[in-house]
Amino acid sequence: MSEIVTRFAPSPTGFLHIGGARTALFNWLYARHHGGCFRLRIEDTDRVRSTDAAKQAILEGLVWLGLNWDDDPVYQSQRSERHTEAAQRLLSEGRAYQCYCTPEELAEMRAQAKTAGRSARYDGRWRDRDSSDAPAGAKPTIRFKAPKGGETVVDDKVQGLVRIANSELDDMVLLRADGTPTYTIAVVVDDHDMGVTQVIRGDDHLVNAARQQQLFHALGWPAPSYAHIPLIHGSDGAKLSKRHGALGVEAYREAGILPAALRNYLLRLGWSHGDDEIISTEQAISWFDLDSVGRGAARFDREKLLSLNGHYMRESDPGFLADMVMDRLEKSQGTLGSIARDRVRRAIPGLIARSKDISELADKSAFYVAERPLVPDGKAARLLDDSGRKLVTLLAVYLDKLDDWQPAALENAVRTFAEREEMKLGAVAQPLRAALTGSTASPGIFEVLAVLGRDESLARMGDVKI
RNA sequence: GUCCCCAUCGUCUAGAGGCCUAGGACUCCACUCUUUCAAGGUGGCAACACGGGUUCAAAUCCCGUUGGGGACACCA
Repeated sequence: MSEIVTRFAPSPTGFLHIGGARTALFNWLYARHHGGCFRLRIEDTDRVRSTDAAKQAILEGLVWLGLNWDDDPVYQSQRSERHTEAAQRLLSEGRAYQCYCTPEELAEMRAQAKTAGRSARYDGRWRDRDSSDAPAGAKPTIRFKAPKGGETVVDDKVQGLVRIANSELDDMVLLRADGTPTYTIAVVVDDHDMGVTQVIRGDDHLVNAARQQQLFHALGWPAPSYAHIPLIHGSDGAKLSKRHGALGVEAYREAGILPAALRNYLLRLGWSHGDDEIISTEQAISWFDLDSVGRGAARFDREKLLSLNGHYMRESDPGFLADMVMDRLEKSQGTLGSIARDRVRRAIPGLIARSKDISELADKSAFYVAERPLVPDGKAARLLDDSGRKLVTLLAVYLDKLDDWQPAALENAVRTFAEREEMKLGAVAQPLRAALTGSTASPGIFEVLAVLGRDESLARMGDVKI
C-alpha cells in the first residue's frame, strides 16, 4: 500500500479559525493514524486579500495546537508556472478553450439563468466558436471543456456516494484573462504534485470535488479520495465566519484554553468513539477514522469547551500552570518580586479546581500578590462591619502568638478561637476571608493563611482594625 | 431560484431492524461533602421533526413533506 498523504490548505486571508483548526486536526489525525504524511499548503494566490500576518497567525496557530506538519509548506503563489503549464496542456489537447466573454456579458448570463429558474452558470458559448470571431485586442480566459452529458460521482468517505449531473457543472475558468491560474486548476495540480491521497476538508467544497475529479481525469492523473466534513456552526446555527463570531485559535489561547482541551473538544465535534468524551491525543491517533465522522453540522458550544478545559487543567502540572499565570499577572501588573512569585507557585494547586481557564486562574491568583491595603468587594465589605473588624482584630492578636504557621496548626488555632468565642467556624472564617482576600470566595482559609505567610496575613488583618 | 448535503434531549453525540422503558457528555436543578466558592460524589429534568410505506418487529430501511445548512466568481 502506498503512503497516505493528507494536506491542510488554508488561504491566508484571516486567522486560523475554529473550523479550519478542526479540518487541520482531522487531516493530521488521519495521517498520523496511517503513519502517513501531513502536509501544509498555503493558498496565497489571492494577492489582494492574502497577508503575511494571516500566514503567520495560521502557522503559529497550528504549532500551538501541536499539529506538526511534514516537509516544507508549499506556497501556491510560487507554483503558478506549473498551474499555467497544466492549463496550456489542456488547451493544446482540445480539453480547454478560449473564451472572450466580458464580465458584463457573464453577469447578464447569470441573471438570465436565475430568472429562468436554472443554476447560474456559464453557457459555454465560446466552447465551439472559432477564435477568429474574437473581438480585436480582447484577451481570452481559458475555460475547461467539461463533460456535457452524464453525471460525475464523488465517492465521498463521509457523505457517501454523491452524484451531480454534469449539466450542473459549467466550464470553469482555468486561466484568467491576465494569464494567472485560478484556484480550480491550482488545487488539482498541487494535490497531484504533492502526492495527496486523501483530501479532508469542509463540506462547502463538496461540489468542487466533482469539478476537480473531472480535471484530474482530463489531466490523466489519479484523483485523491475525498472526505467532506460538515461545517461548524455558531450558536445561532449559521456557518461560522470571521464576521460571524468565529474567533481565531489565538483568541482561545489568550483566553487561557489549553491546546489539549481544544483538540479534544474539536475532535468530539463531529467525530465520536462510542461514549468516550475525554480522549488523549494518543488514543485519538489510534482510534481516528473517517467512518465515525458525523454528517450533520455541529454548533460550537463554549460551555463544553470550558468544562473540558477545566478537566485538562486539573490534570496539568501546577508548575506549568503557575508559569502561565505569572506571565499574565506580570503583563497586567508589572514584574513580580520573588515573594510574590513564590506565593503564586504555592497558591496554584488550590486554585486550579476553581478555574476553567488560565485567565480565570490568573484573576483568582491576583489577591495573593495584591498590594496592601486590599479594597474589599461589596459582600466582603459588608462582612467587615464593626463586629467583623473587631473579630478579625481579636483573632489577629490570638494568631500572633502562634509559632507554627502551617495549615494544620492554623486550623487548630482558629477552631479553638471560635470555640472560645462560642462561634461557629464559618462565622469566624468569613470575616477573616474578607480581610485576607477582599472577597467572600477563595480557597480554604487555612491554606490562604499559610500561603500568604505570617507577616502578610497579620498585616492584612491589621488593615481592617477599627 | 437551481443543485448538493443534513435531521436523536437546549448543545455535542451513542445507536448500523429486536439488546431502546433510547445511553453518555455539557448546561440546568436537587442532594452530598464543607470555613466560602469551586472541584468531586449521588440523583433529576430533557430527544428519535412530521406523514406514508416495507417488516412479525423501525430511532434504525424506502418515499414524501417540513425544517436547517452549503454551493452556485476571471475568491480561495
